Amino acid sequence: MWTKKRVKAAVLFHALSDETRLDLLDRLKRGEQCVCELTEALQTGQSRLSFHLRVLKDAGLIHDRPEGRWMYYSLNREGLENLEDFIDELKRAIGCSGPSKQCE
Amino acid sequence: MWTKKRVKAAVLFHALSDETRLDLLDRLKRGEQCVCELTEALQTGQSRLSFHLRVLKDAGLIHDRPEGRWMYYSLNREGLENLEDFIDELKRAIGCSGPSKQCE
DNA sequence: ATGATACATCAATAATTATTGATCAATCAA
DNA sequence: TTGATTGATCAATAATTATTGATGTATCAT
Repeated sequence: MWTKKRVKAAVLFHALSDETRLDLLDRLKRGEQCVCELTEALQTGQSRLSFHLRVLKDAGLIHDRPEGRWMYYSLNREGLENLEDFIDELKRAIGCSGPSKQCE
Repeated sequence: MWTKKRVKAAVLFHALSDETRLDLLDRLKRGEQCVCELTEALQTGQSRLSFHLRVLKDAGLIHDRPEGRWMYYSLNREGLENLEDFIDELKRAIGCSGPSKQCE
């Protein structure tokens, strides 16, 4: 894994490294929702959620769609697929890296 | 995803959210290595790596095996499998959460 | 025993992230 | 137009993480 890919992976994982953000993703599994719905659901401040939604968006994990005065957020297929790639790479290494095992 | 699971996921993802730690995991894909080898490879301070190795270990992503005055680190199958579970759960949600789609 | 090596841990500091309470722009309803 | 609502963003602060250098504990070679 070269540097550039690693930077991207770190950003992705960082976005996933927070309980509030995992909670948000969980909610979005049910389909897109606006900030006000999420704020109501998580019972927390709006600016706090905006902050976390931005982190998720910057990482490519969610997508936003403005409509009127609402902003609807939803899971972003691409971001999640990216994530999957990173995991697969690690997974592939599991089989050959236990104690005293060598690969290639 | 309930709270307890989410906490664990956050810890796992946090461990993966740092370039140095991703670099370490990358090295360990080739098989177990001692701290001195990793320090030489990454060209950085020993206490710095000990810190990051501890984060990875606490997250269950790597395993350590003392031998003489060396400490050998290697990937931990379990931790990686845990990780996979979390990803799968997210992945499963991809198909039904795009804009204006609803699940269940 | 002495000295060197491998590594963990600690304390101090630096850097990064998160939270909170404004404020602002845009949209909409009356 | 006025006033209310949605949500982004900003500044200040708090909290968490990372880095560095120092110290301490084993282990090993001599």
